[in-house]
Amino acid sequence: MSSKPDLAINDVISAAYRLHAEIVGAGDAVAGQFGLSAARWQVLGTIARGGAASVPDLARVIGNARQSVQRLVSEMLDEGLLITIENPRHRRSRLVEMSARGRQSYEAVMTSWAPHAASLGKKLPLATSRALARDLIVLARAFREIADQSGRAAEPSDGPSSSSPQVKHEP
Amino acid sequence: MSSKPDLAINDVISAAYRLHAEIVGAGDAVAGQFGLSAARWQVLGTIARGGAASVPDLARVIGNARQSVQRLVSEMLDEGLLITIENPRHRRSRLVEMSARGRQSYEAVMTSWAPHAASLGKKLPLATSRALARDLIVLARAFREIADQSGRAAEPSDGPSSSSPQVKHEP
DNA sequence: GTCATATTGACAGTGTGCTGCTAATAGGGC
DNA sequence: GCCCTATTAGCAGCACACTGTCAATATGAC
Repeated sequence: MSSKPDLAINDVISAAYRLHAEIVGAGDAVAGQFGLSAARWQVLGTIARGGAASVPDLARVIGNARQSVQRLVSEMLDEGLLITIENPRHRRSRLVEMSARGRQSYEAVMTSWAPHAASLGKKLPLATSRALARDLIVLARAFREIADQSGRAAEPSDGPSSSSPQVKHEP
Repeated sequence: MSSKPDLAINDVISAAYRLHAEIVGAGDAVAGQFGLSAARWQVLGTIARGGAASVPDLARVIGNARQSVQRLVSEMLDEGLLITIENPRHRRSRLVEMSARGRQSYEAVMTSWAPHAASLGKKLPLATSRALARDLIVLARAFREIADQSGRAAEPSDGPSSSSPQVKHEP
């Protein structure tokens, strides 16, 4: 039983790479019809589910580095997909909200996405989806442990740190 | 009808994003100790398993665009991790092989990786790994169908052949 | 109130992957 | 031998996400 588990892990890694690529590809294809990308769709979706939020908040929910999201948001502000509003809790860190155009684009994408989501739901039994999501999270944690053990100096001064900014798409 | 399956799909997508990020993070952490990155480790591993191969062959096996792999290979050639050898079947398309230094780095990474792989194997029962890999592939195919249905031109003149990501960013 | 610490905005740089294009080569049909 | 198509190398440009850094602002301990 020495090498078999290793090979199985290899297959899982390979499959995870593929799946990620296909998800992004599908996201870009669907959102691209309306001038968005998968990443921008994700930003709009996070705001749609959780309401106006600061850039660092968005980054924490999405699970990316603050700077990555900030760049996306800056471009989307320039392009009129987003607007900022006053943040009562922080003078400098304004809240990001969808503009009318942003909301319009987002709703168009979601309308186009709906039948695909339904199709996916049919292909994957609910129990399987749940088990899958759970297993993927367990695996992700295991890989994070590996990263932490292997030459990750200390905590990065910025960004999502090891106590995991648990991503939870709002119910 | 319920919106539950949609949410479950959302969770799976979110988990897949997370897993991919952690896999790359762990790969970079492990390979980084020896001056490699996850992507370069993958190139070396593909050569280690399949022998010398042309850049397009590597791209097909890895599942990325030819140009992505070509740039990685070009840089790795410059850095002395790879060498090229004559291709008896194609005058221009030389085969890529590991240099002595590349092989040394690769083996160092694999040695460092082994205990982590064993640990992952213990955490994940073999049957679970297999089922997981299978489910991920099924899901990846489903997402590919979505991308194919949503605004896609026919076959691109270039790119990974049989089962690969195509189409991003439509202007 | 004052100060140390954490958070945030902003900018620069890097790595990976994608698309699009042109020119050179291989291979098969005639 | 000659042409047509597919494959290939090589280059340029874009999207996305990462790290690093600095100054400005909040926050909490005292």
